[in-house]
Amino acid sequence: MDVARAAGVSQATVSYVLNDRPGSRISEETRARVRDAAERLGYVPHAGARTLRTGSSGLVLVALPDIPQGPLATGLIEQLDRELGGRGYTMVQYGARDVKGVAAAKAWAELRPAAVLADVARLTGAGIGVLRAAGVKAIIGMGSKGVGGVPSVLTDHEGVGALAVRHLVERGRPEIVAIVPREEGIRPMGLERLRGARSAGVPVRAVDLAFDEDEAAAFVASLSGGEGVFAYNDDYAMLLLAALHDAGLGVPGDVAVVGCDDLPLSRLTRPRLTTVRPDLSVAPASIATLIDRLVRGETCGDVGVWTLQLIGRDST
Amino acid sequence: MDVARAAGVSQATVSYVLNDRPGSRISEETRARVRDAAERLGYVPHAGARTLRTGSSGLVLVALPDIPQGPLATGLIEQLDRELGGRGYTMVQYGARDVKGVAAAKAWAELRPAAVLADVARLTGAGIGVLRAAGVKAIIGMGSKGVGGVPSVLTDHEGVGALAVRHLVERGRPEIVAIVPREEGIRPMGLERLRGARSAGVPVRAVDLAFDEDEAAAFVASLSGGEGVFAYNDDYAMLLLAALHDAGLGVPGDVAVVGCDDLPLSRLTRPRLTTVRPDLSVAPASIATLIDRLVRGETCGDVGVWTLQLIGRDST
DNA sequence: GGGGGGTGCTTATACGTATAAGCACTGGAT
DNA sequence: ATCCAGTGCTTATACGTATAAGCACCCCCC
Repeated sequence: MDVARAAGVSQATVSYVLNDRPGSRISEETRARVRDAAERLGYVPHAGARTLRTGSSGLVLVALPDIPQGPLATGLIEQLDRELGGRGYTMVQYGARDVKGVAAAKAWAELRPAAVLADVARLTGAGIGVLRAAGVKAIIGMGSKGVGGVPSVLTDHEGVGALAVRHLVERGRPEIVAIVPREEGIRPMGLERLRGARSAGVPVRAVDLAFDEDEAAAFVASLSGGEGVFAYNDDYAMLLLAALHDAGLGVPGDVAVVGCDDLPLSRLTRPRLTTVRPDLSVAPASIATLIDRLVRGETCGDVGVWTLQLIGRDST
Repeated sequence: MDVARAAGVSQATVSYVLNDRPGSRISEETRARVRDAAERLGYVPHAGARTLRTGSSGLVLVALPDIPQGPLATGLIEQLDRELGGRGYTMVQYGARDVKGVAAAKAWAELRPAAVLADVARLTGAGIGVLRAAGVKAIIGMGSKGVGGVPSVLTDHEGVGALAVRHLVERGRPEIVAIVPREEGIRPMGLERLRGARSAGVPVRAVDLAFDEDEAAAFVASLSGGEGVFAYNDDYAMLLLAALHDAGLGVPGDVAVVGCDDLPLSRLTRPRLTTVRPDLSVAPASIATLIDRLVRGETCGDVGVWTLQLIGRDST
């Protein structure tokens, strides 16, 4: 290769120097010459060739779930990127959101990543087999329940519902309504949150709702007053607040509303929105550690992605 | 390789069959045997090895700008992914958001992508040189102004300001205030939008603002009434609507407000928010075409990423 | 029956890398 | 003088792929 030629040494020497492999006996003078040549020529290692030779890459492939990402998920991914970078990995996000199962696994496997972090909805048993066969060391699911045979990063949606409902009951609202969004991608999480809401020990009326002002108005018209509504998340909560305002119902006087996510915008509603805040601050480090362990061949169990906290504001 | 062994043919035959290279003379019977073996063994090609051999990959690397991504940008990336997938490319998003210039270029170049689509803030002349030297065929900037020597995808921030201010003037607000956000990542765009606002021919007062309720309250207290405020985007517009509400000022009676982005949530404010909607619907296809052309060695000019439309609602 | 032109494959090679193995010195210790 | 143990390198190889080049066979034509 040309760095070798420029430095007047063999290609092997270049490799020893640039990776400064412990135990290799290259004089400091030669090292300097090699490093200088590499710098001058703008040498960049070829990740593919390295992967081919060593049989493993430092690539971590993150296959996002196919729902619109809010600031929470975006921040998590960003911090995870930092954590992985600090451990010598290269994180990359892979889209192709409508592909799943074996087809998705094959696409991911082509890049021969060291790790794949994928939405459980896109990971099937056969897909995991494909990844394993391609030498992917760490396969990790992301979702509310694990997928067979691989460790998962678990999102506790039931806890959201339970916490919200407990709060509403504490605030004197024995009559609970839980919104279940009708949108394709998030509906399963809505059902999990509903299950959690129902685990709190009080009867919960479930209401399907699209993110639509007319539907929200119709729902609001069905309220008799006095209910506590768990709105799935802050977006739906803001939809409801608008509909309640239009209907002339007072919040929290007539109806109490609690959301989830603690979006920056949710502080701007009048009344200010009570919400369940998922704390994702430890997740990046724990996911990165999980990946690192699996790549090193250790076995690991599931990790939780968040802890939940109720932020009481003016809507309950 | 083992597919070859399983099918009882040479590795070259496998390659000819699986890529069905035109002009290769392999019997249909052998082809079937090879394909069957590949299927049975769950064969997945090794992208790195292919890149090594052919000297070019089908990888398109997208290096996101380091600002929190809203639904607009997310949707654009998602659609671009689809477009590129349809043309045989593999799109991947690369984070490491705090790195720029040569360091970033080296990190990107390791993957030997066919194309790099990067925020202009992270592309420097030296960085472009590194990418070129590593054989990246298509280097494309993203931002409000081009970067030397490479085609760019241009976001017309000045147009946003100009359109918003023209609308405010039409609605009878000769006294204009433009908010310039103080947040690190978006401030440059705020300044561009301000410049556009000032190009409309009326005097514009610029106000620096952090995304903070107290600052917003202080700003609102400084208003004399009658102003038209261009709030940079819908988030800031919602911040202002809350502050105006708290101060007892009527919208649009006392103050008119216009945002930008047409966020789903911006329809839920009362009054409903007037906003500038960037139409990104043609961008994915045109960016994909641009990439494809550059990879094929053609030369191309800049493309615009959006057209702007004013959505008049109740806040102006 | 000998040549010519398909047809259906195989053999060989290079891409850039990491690393095992080897090789030429040098400087003691025997 | 001989051997041994470093020291500082080089040579050779394999990873999985694409593809040029070659080779054996068959069929047809003169």
